[in-house]
Amino acid sequence: MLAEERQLMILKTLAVDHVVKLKALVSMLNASESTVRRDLQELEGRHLLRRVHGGASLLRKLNDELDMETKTFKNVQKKKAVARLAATKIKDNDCVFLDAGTTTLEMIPFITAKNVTVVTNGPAHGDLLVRKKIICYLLGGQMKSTTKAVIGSLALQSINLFRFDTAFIGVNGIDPSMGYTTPDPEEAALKRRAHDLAQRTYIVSDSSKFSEISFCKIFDLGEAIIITDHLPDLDGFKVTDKTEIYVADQETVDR
Amino acid sequence: MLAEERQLMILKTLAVDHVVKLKALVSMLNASESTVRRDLQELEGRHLLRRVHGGASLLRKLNDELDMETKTFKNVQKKKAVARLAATKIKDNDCVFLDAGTTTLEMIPFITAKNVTVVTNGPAHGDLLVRKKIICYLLGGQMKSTTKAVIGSLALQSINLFRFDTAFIGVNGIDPSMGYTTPDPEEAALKRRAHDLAQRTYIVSDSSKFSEISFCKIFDLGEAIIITDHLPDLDGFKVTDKTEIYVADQETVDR
DNA sequence: AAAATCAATCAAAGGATTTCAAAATAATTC
DNA sequence: GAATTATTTTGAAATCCTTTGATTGATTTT
Repeated sequence: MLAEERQLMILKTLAVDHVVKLKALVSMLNASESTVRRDLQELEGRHLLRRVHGGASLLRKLNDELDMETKTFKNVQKKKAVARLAATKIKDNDCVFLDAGTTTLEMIPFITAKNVTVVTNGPAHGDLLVRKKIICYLLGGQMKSTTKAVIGSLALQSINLFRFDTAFIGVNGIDPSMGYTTPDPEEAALKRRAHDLAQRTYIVSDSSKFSEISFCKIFDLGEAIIITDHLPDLDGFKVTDKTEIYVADQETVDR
Repeated sequence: MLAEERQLMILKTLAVDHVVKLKALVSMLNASESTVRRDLQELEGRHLLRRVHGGASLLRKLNDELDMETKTFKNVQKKKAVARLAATKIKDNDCVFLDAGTTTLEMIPFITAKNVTVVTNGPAHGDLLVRKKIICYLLGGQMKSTTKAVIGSLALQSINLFRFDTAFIGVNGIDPSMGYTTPDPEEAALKRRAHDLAQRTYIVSDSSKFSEISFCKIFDLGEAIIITDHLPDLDGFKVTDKTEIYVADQETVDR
């Protein structure tokens, strides 16, 4: 059987069942485990499915709750470690900008500083913040369906009313030559503006973003301080300028 | 069974029953207690459910918001009936303003019109709307801790950028002489502005608000159309002017 | 205080990667 | 057009990593 036939059958099976076990594919296709694995690898590379432990699953699930990001338990732990360290950078009486996104969301439970004022473009963030009795301003604008972030011209306009001691920004790619990048131009514009309005900018990001490059540039590497869970691999990632990097210790995260 | 299948089943069970016992999941999934615990742990980490002693429960924003007020079964039914009727007033291609509040929140699942654009000052509303793939603009401003509504000068300023076919507004008091009233002056100002910017204004309110008077006046009775679950008692409530009132039929609400 | 539930730990099973040699296919040469 | 060589694809084995279920002792609930 040709490789193409196999892969087509895999996709058809997935279209029907939404998930499929590796063993099932092996017996269905009369191919060796290795071959099927390689097929899955290739299809994942083409973004046609998602590999999971023991098999593969459709990217878009009927239940779209699960598909937002492939987040293993480990990843969640990492994010929490980063979030916890980032939260300690907020000092009493600070005015901070909190970018929308999961890592910045995780920061909120760890905020201990008093009399803090937060501006955010993430409605979920606002929700958590007011529960913690933290003064919170939400930016206005269009809600993006995928990331649930507020973006657009209205957001850009309303953020101008503020000045920040510190801005915490999430990104999708960190690269020495391309700087910080993210897929959506509107989001990039807002992040950039937040950075311009802040005295200090922290990039909060798990280490998987190193050497990734996304569509839109936000600003250069040296313009912000990185908070991450792991030092970047120095082979593919050469920090020539004096970019500051804080590394979170995952072991000490309890909550 | 793959981990993902298990977790999806857990979420589906929760969606139906709202709570689920650990033991029930163990026997349903044919997995060990440890495994189910780990699944719950992970799903909680991703903010997809809340773990409680003995099992897990749904973390619906709706649930949280509702239990502030008395949410007896009757009251919920009443609100849903009002919300359902109100939602039918939204027509294809409308631009509507949705006030923050529980009744307007309940409207969202009942919206069937196509190509609707919604502006709201309730972050929770925005969340639900984008899930329904409805275009949604969130007003900027300070988040009020009690009602989770966005208010203040920034909100007043950013709402001016819009014009509405229809505005749906919640109130705390409805009285023939005092008109519509609400406790917070900032919220009142925003509701008034929304009304001014709209061609038609509906007041969505359960019947308990009749003859109640709250601190701040929003506008006069005749300026809007009331949607409620029950006609006001005519002794204490004399509708002298030609105020329009729609009364919802609670019997026919199923969902 | 007793019963139930939970968190932490650990060994075993199952799954994933890597590596290497054997087939199969394609390309080249005579 | 056959023989030979190069390239790609495949399968099997060794090693590494993840997931799982059982057990323990600590917490919580009644």
